[in-house]
Amino acid sequence: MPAGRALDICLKLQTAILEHRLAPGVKLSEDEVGEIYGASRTVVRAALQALAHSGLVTIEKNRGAFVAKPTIREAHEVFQARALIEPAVARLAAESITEDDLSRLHKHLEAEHDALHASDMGRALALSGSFHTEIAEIADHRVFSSMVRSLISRSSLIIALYWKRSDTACESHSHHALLDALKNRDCSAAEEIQKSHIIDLHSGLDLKEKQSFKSSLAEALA
Amino acid sequence: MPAGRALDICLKLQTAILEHRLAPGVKLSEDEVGEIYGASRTVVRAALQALAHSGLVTIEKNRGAFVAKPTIREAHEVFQARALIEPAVARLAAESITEDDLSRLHKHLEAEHDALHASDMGRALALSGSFHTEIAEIADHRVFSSMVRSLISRSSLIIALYWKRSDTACESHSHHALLDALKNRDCSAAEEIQKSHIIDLHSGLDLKEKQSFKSSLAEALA
DNA sequence: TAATCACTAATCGTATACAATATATGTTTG
DNA sequence: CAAACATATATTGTATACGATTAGTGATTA
Repeated sequence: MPAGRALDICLKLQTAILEHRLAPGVKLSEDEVGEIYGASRTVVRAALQALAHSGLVTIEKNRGAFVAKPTIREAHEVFQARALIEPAVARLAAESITEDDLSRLHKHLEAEHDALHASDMGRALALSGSFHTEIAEIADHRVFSSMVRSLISRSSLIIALYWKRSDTACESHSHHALLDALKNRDCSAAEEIQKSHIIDLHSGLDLKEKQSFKSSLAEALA
Repeated sequence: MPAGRALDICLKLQTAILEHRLAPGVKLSEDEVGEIYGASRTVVRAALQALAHSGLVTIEKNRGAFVAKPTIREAHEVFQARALIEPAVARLAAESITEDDLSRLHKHLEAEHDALHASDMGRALALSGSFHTEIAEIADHRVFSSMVRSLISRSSLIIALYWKRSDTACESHSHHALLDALKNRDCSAAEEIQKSHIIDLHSGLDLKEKQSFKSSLAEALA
């Protein structure tokens, strides 16, 4: 959404975060980022503020920008929101999907498969997320689309922090099942599949409250 | 969401827009805004970009910032999204509302009433909108809260452009009905009331496609 | 006369410089 | 020796200055 140059930096930082190459909590110094991309602090600041607005980055006054570190509570909230919105979006997509869209989704799943077999987990995860945003694009609903984009981005951070399953959630059968439903223009099936897919993802997180790092450290040294 | 000083400007511009003192399409020059609030362009830019992100302002490259002018399509989308999200939020609110919240909502409705009788339509409309955001706050769900805030803001612009009913939608019975449902902790009633309220608002808009200004002007001169 | 071109004014995009604030280190003092 | 303080460094917040783009105006020409 920002201007040309800031958008580039925005996108590069975003994909770096979405591919889990930038861990939650990492500091994003303005000077450092600026030097890396050959830009001035002015444009870097715009990019960081944009990312802050989409929830990928938190900015603390007089302290700087950091890759966001969603709390357990926020994790619940994000997946609650996804469970409400994405099924509705999947239904809309099923109503208006074209052959072109279908083949694009098919190729997308192949790319996801390839990344998995190349053991490029970062890319696989990012693709797994962007599958959901593609559904939203197909639904052709800008408002829902931007909501889903934001939720998916934050989900990536949540997964980086709280994912517990070993099967890395990838190569999920759900995406294929959803694609089938869309092929058949079966609105209700698409909605239902997406809903249980999201609930399944939510249940794949380890969201039990743990003692904070500080106290556990103090305990460890006692 | 931005820093301290930019946030002030943000809020002031926002309430000005929400009270319909700034019409859709009005230009927001950086120099001008900066001079009004005694701030530098740097901070004004940050404020404008934040508003752009929340959809109240559009920024055109090398042309500047303008109060957003939602299209008919966006109007439909915003109210579709509200019809999905706000009923769910109302249900959440009914589940966790406190006596304190109830009295605050009561006072809110009184203020709305007062503004109406003082013929302060701008303020009345803004209050009518913030009633919805208060519900979201009560639901105590940050993710839904920020979504609702953004949707309500844009709704204000949509109403400025497309509202057709003469009764100005104010003093709506629905808000009182919702408050009653919340008083009784009746989740299903709250959800249902909110849903029909939003559908009602949507139907109060005049969203028929009209010929563009240009062609109608050309026709007028022919 | 109508259209095109050049020029001027105004506004935005970006870089840089300075001021304010936080963090870390080293010193002092009870 | 511990704790509080003071100083130094580094990073962000803000202002200002310069370059680039656009819009508007008036002159020129077919």
